[in-house]
Amino acid sequence: MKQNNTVPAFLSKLWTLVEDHSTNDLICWSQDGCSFLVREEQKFCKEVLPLYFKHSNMTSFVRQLNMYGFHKVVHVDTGLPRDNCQNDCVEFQHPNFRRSQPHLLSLIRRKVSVSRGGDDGSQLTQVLVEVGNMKSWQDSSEFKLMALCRDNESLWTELDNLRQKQQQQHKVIRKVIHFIVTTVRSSGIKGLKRKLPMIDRLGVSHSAPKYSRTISIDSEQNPSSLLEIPLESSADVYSNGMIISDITHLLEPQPKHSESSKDQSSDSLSTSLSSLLSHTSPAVSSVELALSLLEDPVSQETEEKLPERSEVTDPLTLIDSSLEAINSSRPPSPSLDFLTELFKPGCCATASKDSETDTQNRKRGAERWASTQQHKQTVAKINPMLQEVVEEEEEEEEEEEEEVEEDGGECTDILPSLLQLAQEASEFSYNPIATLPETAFLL
Amino acid sequence: MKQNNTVPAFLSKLWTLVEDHSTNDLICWSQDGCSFLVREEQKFCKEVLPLYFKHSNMTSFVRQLNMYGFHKVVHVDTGLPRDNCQNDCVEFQHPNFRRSQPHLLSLIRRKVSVSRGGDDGSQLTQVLVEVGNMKSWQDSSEFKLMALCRDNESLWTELDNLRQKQQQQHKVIRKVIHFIVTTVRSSGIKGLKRKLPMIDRLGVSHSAPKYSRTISIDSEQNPSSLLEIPLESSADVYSNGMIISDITHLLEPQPKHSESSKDQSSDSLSTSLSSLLSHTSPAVSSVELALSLLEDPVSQETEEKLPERSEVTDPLTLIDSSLEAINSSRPPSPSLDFLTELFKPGCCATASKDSETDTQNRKRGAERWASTQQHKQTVAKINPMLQEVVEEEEEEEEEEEEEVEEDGGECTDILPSLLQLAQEASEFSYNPIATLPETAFLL
Amino acid sequence: MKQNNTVPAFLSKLWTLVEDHSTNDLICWSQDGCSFLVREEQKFCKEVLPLYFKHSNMTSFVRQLNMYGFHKVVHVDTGLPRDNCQNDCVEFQHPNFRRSQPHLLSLIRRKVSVSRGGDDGSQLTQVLVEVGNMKSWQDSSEFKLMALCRDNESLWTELDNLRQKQQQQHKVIRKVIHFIVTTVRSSGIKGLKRKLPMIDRLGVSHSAPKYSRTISIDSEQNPSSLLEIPLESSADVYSNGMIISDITHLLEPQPKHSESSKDQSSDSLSTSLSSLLSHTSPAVSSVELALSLLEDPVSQETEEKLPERSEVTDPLTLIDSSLEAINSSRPPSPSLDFLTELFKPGCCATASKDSETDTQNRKRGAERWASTQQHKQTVAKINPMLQEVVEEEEEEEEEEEEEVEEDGGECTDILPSLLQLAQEASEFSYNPIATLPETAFLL
DNA sequence: ATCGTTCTAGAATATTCGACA
DNA sequence: TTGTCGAATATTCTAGAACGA
Repeated sequence: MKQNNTVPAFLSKLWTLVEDHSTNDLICWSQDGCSFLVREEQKFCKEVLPLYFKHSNMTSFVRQLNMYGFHKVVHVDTGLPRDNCQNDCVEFQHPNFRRSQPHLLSLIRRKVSVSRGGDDGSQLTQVLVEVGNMKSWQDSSEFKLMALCRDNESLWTELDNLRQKQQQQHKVIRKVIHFIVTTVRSSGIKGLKRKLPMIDRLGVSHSAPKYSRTISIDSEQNPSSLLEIPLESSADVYSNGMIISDITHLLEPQPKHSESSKDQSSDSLSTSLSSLLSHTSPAVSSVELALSLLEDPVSQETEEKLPERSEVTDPLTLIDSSLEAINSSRPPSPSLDFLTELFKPGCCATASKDSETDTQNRKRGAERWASTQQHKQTVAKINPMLQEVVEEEEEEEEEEEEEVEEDGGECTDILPSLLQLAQEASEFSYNPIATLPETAFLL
Repeated sequence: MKQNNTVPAFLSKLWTLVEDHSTNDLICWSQDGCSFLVREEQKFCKEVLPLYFKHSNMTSFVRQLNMYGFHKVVHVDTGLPRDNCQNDCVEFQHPNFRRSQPHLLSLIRRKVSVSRGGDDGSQLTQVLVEVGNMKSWQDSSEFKLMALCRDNESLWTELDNLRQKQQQQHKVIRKVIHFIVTTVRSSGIKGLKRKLPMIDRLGVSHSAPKYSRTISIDSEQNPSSLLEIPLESSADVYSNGMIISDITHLLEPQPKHSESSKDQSSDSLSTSLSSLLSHTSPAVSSVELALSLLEDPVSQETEEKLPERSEVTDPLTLIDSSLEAINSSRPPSPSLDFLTELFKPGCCATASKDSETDTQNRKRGAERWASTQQHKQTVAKINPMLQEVVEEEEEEEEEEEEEVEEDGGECTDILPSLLQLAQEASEFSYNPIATLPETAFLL
Repeated sequence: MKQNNTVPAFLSKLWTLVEDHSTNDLICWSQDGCSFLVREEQKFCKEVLPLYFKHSNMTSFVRQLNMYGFHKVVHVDTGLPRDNCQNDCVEFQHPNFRRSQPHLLSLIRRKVSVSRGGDDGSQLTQVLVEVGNMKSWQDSSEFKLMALCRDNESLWTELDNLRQKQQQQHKVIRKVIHFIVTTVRSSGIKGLKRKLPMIDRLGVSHSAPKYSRTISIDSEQNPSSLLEIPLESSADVYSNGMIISDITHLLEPQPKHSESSKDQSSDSLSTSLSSLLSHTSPAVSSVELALSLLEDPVSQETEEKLPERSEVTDPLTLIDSSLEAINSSRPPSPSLDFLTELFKPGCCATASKDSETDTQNRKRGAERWASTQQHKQTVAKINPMLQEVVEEEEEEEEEEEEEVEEDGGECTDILPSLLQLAQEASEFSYNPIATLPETAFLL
């Protein structure tokens, strides 16, 4: 309305002044073009200002700058001895005063004195102004909070999408492995009789005709053997209890202490591998090595007992069962003690608020925890059904094994590797249920 | 509202002072980085303080520290003889003054004495105090909001990284399956003639020599049969349009209703499996069971028509096509337009700044959206080419199939499983496009 | 009471200053002794002021004068051209600041801001109500913020879980591929003699008995051949340094510049595939097509040298090594610089805030980056050990190859494809370590 | 009426001194 | 004795206000 399209004279003059290359030694753009510098204030006042204004006072120039919302850029060395470079150099800035962007000048508004009502106590007016400012800030924050909540909800959605896709992949991989197991088991009978035994050299089944027996023996002899780890890991499925804490401290690298522990576990891994390599026959094949590499340091730390039946458990059972084993739900915020102080002084909020917030948080955490538990129960409700199916299949597998062995026992030497491969596929699992953000209710 | 996130000069200088390695012998961080030490007080006052402040008095320095809430750290050996290490060593600490965490500086507030006014309305003083407290709280909240926004942006980045890697895996799995298909198809001709028929026991091709016919018959008889589902899902590829909404409601478990539906789907799955098991021949192998498990409840909901040619469609075609089909890229923050206004009042400041901020926000969003769109176009530009190649290959596959059948029909019994395996691999896809957070503009 | 009998320092200094005859050319009494004059303002500020005060600014000096009730004496020729005597001459006056009458100095009182003081009741109640409302709003927001923080922490946890599972999958896939390599290599000797050579039609080993040699020849002849790309990519493993920047620009679709390059690479891919298809025999199998599809445009951009030994490198080595190669750690939010302005001035703030905030943000990012780097170092510390093991295995692989070749050279034609398959599996990798949210400290 | 110039004042931080527990 | 704080002054940047064009 009032400001149609004319840029105030001061701004026009200022722009010309700063742009003028002939006075770049006295006033010029800063390096990034977001502010301008005045060097040699005295000379500038006497020589440049009169060319554009009716005065030669820096104070008047600055007053206008402030009137239009410019701000002085303070340097770190403010107030220091005179001999530094900041000597006689002032810098002013305005967000809409940029080099090469004169079109922004029309956005710069001159301030007008509101001349507050002045009727009542100035103090009260002041308070009212501040309260008004804070209210608008509240609106802004409210909006930002909402945006954040929506964003988090999207994040949860995306995360769940990824999870679902990963689970699809999991299934496909499982099928691939199972297909390989079955195919090789079948084809090997005819074509791999004399070749395959050469592959197995890790001591698993050199001469033993039945791999299952070999594995069990091995695990008994060496509780920490590489072959046993996957089985131990899969055994977690039989303990339906919460193993979250175990998982978290295993998975989450602690900022300070876990570094060493992680290295240790890695060291132990490499050590055992090295020792294995050193005392095995020189003709050890790469297959077993690769498979043994699959043993996960994480799984190594689990101390669960190995069920007897797992030695002949179908790989699918292991995979499915581990679905529940590794669950990502984590007790919220364990080591954030000192951080709570941020809210405390924080500033100053009233004591009542603190305690109240605290109580609410705890309540909140409890709810989340409860929902996680429900989540887990749901998983437990689905898994048994799958397991039933798998167990039936399992029996069939055994039947098939018998058939195979009847057909030709020597070809089973490849099966240990294959079964182990499948077992190790069970080391990764999913959280099939989408956890929705706890901030959804804020929307 | 002041709300300027400027860190007072004293804090900036103090941080610089402590960080400066050249003065580490006089002032430096403590070992844990939670406080700072001043050794040789005299030398520090005379040599260091004047470099940053307009005085060289320790008391003034300490006064400022106290003014900003710093506290002296008292040592156990305080008051002991001069010859210990604490000799001339003072230590100050503030919870938000930590090494490597300069962002916390903005949370340090200078104390303001509200004592002026003396005896006037006690309520007014109270109000002033409370307003001051709220302002500090606002600063703190503002800071936290910013941190959350940055955090969300990092989350989006990480999520996208995971997505990209998963896509890589997807490709590799695809290749593996395809390789298996081709290899078995080829090798089976020679080596698996008499063995493979024993594997197939799901009733698919007990006596039928050509799997393709068996499958087509099955799907005709039962449109919702398990075998057909993957094909239906893959049919999405022929509709290149955006099916985001369809996908989302399929993939995203609804917070309330999906629990039951999920259970139902699981139930139906297990039920159909059980029925399958019950009426099939007892010699059904685990291979078909595993493959049938691959059918996804999600895909079951798609109602697309099954193309006639899909029964012999190359798996790669399905996989590739679905890559583009399910695209979760979300139009970034569609409702952010009116939101930008929130920043306007944001702070209450002059109108000029607000408009500028608004402009920047829109600009930001536009750029973001543009890059996303470009990205999408790139993807769309790549996929068709792949598809062409794949289609050529597809034809060859058919030729090869004929060859195989001519060579020896009995060995093709394994192909149905393999093809299905590949088809089911196409059931999962990716969001190759990175969705950026809608809260980015809050930064 | 409080002001017992001491004259403020400013008045004392001012008196001394004016009286001092050595500075009479810059500051002196007026002719009638009722005011004082400052000539050559610039020189006065630089040479005299610092001798008495902690600054050298005329504005500060004037501010003090005004604070003590001094007033500027305006001259009749104010605003006239520069050539009159008033040039650079300012005059101030105070009724109690007279030459030869220092005893009057104690009568000069410094002004104190008495702005606040008016107390009333009507509006005060309103203010109190509003303040109370805002406090409750603060509680609400505080709670929401906390919830968001917890939510983000959960998101990070879930993200890390997904990451870990993906890594598990990666390992499993690796094993599957390796198993296929080994199995086919072994079984092919017996069962695939006459069939497999038909599969290979990509020109890799039509008549060459040893695949390794064939590959090396091929890569030499055509540096950008499809077969060579994975090897180049895998070469990254030998440079244990940081290649994040290389990787990120490869994996992350750049919004602007990389679009074209990506398209180009894709074009070249489809082009080479098409040319391959056009000039190869019509009986080209789908195996090579699938495998060649695996070559990733991303990997094509790497310009690393191909180590000599990589032509026979074991696929596991390549896969393991790439675990570290492609790492998602990205320098956080590179282009968010200008966004920080949104919060900054919010309006109204000082210009200094801008630069400071900017600095803080960058520093902040640096911290996060630093932690990521530490993270990376941990990974780098673990990988070499794995590599050692793999290298040993590698040698064995070669031995085995020799055996195989001795056994039957013609069946090795499938190995190039398999090896390539494994190599391409190395194209995806993980961030095995969980990155924790930067908002954790808010909890 | 808005803008420009000038003088003065406000507001926040900075420095110094002294009191208090 | 000492760590902290109140209070007064000092410095700096910005704003109010009067007046003229």
